[in-house]
Amino acid sequence: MLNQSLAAHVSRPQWGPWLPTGSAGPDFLAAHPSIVPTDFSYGRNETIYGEDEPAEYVYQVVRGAVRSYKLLSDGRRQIGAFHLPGDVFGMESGSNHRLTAEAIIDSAVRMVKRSALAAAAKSDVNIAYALWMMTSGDLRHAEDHMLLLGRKTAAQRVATFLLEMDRRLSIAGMFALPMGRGDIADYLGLTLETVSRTLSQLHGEGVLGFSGARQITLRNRGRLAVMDA
Amino acid sequence: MLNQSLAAHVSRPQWGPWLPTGSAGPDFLAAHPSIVPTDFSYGRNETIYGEDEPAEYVYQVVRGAVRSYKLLSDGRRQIGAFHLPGDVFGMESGSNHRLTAEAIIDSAVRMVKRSALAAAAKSDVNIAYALWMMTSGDLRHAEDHMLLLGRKTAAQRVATFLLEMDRRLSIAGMFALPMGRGDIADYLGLTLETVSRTLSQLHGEGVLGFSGARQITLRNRGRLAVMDA
DNA sequence: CGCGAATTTGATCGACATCAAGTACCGTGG
DNA sequence: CCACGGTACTTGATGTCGATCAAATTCGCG
Repeated sequence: MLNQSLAAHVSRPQWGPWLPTGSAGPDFLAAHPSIVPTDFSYGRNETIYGEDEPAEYVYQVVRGAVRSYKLLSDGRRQIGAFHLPGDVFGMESGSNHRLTAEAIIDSAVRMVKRSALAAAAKSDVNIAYALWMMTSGDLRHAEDHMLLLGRKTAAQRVATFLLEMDRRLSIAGMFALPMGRGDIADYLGLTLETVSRTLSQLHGEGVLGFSGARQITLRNRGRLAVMDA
Repeated sequence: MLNQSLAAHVSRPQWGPWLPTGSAGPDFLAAHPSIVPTDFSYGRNETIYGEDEPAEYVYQVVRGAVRSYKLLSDGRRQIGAFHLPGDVFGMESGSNHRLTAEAIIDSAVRMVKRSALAAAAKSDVNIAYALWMMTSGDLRHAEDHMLLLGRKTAAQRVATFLLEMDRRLSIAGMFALPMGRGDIADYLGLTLETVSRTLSQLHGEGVLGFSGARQITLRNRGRLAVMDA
């Protein structure tokens, strides 16, 4: 599993002060004896579940990348989150999914029945607490993203995105984006042209380097952090 | 407590199929014998807690209205939610608040120590589950609001806002907004002028009626619902 | 190498922001 | 009850950032 040494972030299971560390962890979805995970694979752009569908399973990304989004009736799309290896997604407290999830690239997931997790949560306070912590992590991300979508400029949005991806998937100071410009745009509430222009400008300023459109090296994180503020 | 008969919504404690109805409820913050609530009042525009402050208490609005927001360094503000009577706010899973909370008008709250709630959650699976459900309700609202902020037009944002306020605080088909145009703008990611113009246009089209700038009667909810889609 | 898709870049447009007055609302005090 | 003053709201004129429309160019896979 990737990135276990990075700072905790959205939907990566997190364990607070109350809970004995190690009682559960990255293998959260198999943390309880009654919960038996299943592995499954999805191809590029394949739908994992649709908005408003019954939430039968909860998922953890094993390999690849997933986008969760909502659509307006005319096709405008808002991606709420990208799910990367280790992240749990599709965990609803209600009976239906509230967003659509699709594999961005060929991806492998581990899934458990939501009903099994629900039953475990009912009897095991540690599981219930863990579910709360994960949902709370997702809420934190959504709160930050509301500020971005409501009030940040295009340049600030892109800077925030680059810092988020750097934190979540950089290895040896560089990272390969699994998603295209269109997905980035729909995550940031911009158009793909604006994302492309902004990245080009940052490249021109020497803030980042490209090795192909999706392989990025940040050369000036401080500059991005200042822009973002 | 107001609006108990309305459809459940954000941060109003909700009880799913697992939990015996009535084991807790609107008086959530006193649901456990070890939890002793305190009542307190705040004047108009008074700060209840600041972003990044230690989260000592969890609050429930008894009377009045509260806004929760984040700021950028240059003062741009994004209001993430309005809290109305019955709503719980300030419940963090971490140790610090992630938004600032202020009374919009003179307001009364009931508060309990977060540590007491945490302790109760640790030993009582129903409390732990209830915390998860409330956080999950907040997440649902945030997911909807990301779509609004990232992709809806100004007219759609205002329509969504009107329908939300109608659902949450209308009595006899009308409602009195506790917040001003500036707060609405910072909730919807617009300027107060755009909010005002959009409301004026809807008024001109007969979709809504005013009795003073903040007393609103919706005359065509269907039209608003269509706009919103 | 070649081809379709993804990305970049350019030109123009438009929705909403900004700047700037007016007007209405409402709590206060006479 | 009414006059007053300050704040909130509305309305108008203009500006601008990012969207849209439209080609190039590059990428990456077979």
